[in-house]
Amino acid sequence: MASNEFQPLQGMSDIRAPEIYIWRMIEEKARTIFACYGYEELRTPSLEKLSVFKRSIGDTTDVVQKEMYAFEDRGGRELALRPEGTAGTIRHLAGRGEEGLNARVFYIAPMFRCERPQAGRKRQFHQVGVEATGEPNPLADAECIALQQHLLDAWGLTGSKIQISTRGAMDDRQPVVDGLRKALQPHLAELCEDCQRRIAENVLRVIDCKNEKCAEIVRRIPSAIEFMSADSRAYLDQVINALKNMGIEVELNPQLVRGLDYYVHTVWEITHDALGAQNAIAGGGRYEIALGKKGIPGVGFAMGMERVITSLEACGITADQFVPRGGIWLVSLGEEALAENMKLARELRAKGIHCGMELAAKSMKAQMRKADRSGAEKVIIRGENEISKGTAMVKNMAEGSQEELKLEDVLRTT
RNA sequence: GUGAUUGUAGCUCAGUUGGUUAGAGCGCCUGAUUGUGGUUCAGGAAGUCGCGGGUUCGAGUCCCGUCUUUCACCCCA
Repeated sequence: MASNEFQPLQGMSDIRAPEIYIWRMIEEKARTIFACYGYEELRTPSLEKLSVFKRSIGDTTDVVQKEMYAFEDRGGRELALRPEGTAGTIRHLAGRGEEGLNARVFYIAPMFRCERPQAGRKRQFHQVGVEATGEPNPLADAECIALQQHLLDAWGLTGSKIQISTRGAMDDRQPVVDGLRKALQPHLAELCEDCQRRIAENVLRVIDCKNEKCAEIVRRIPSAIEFMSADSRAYLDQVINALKNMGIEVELNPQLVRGLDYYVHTVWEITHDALGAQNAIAGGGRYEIALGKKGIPGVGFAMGMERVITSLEACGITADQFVPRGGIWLVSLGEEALAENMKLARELRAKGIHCGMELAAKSMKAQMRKADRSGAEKVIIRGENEISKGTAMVKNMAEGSQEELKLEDVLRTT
């Protein structure tokens, strides 16, 4: 093991073969599907002004207050590595005027959060996400969830659950907070210590407290949704109906709380049992973010790629299934054959053929072993005999058969 | 940030109450008569025992610190 003086930072890791191949499968399928829905890729910088995140995610949220890599650069500017993708995306769209108000973009990118690593949580992690800007529209929210379901299906994930809820319109926030506080007041003494504090600071957090006693009390009081306006409740119903219409099952969970400030109306989460305590593979919601003169409304989601991979593995879908196999291996016997094979490899590769060879005069046995391990379908063997005759031995690795062909025939048939 | 937990060859791990040159399996390399892989057999290379201090005649084994791993809390994807 290498000394860890030069190892990656805590919670950050190198992604290499063979694991890299499941990443590539996920990315390739995602790009294909995004194209079907009319989403364009957007690559924003990893580093932004701190204010971009403070303004959109919320100054008082945990993500901003205690989880960001925030620092001053050499010029004394306040910067931060992006902890999520929505803020930067909206920052970009806000700069595009009219066209930014009706855009569909996706991203596949690393995010950074300075938290203690644990199952399903890294300090550098990766998200595939989308944002669709536009005025609130239940059908847009439903389509967004449908897209997400489409991705999971394409990747081969089974056993995930979609939980949905609503935060209501901006105007509903105060009534909800007041209503919940009032409903919880009589039970104050029975709540856990954390929740007694949360009532004042962030009532919504009481709703999803894992403490059994708190959960029991929460079940007895009205849900947050019941304090919202009729319009807000109708919006949620329309989203759920649209999903039902498309054959997508969701579970209404009024206890679902999403902490970022920008959410309004529909919020949802996709969970999977294969994960540990962090059981959400994806989260999404409708939002309104004000980074310019006016707020930009939209809907979007983000999926944690590491968590998706963990869930896929539990479904028996692993990286080794996506490792590329096949191709050709060139075996060279003697210096002359080695030189000739360098030329042959160049020609084959120019034709787009995957081909490998030993770049030194090694024994045939050693070269055959490498050929086998490379997963090559065919091996082309050339020694003094073949070079002088202008031929090559072509061996089929699976069958073990081989035949001597003229070099031009080899080039024509491969 | 809090609380646990881990760190020995490329990988997975043994290393007994601190005591000679730190082991195994897998992998890797070489060979088993002429130019043929996946099996078998034989041999071989490979470890500053995470790092830094300390205790001791002596530390992979004990103590402290530090970094890292894994897990939970908090929160999120």
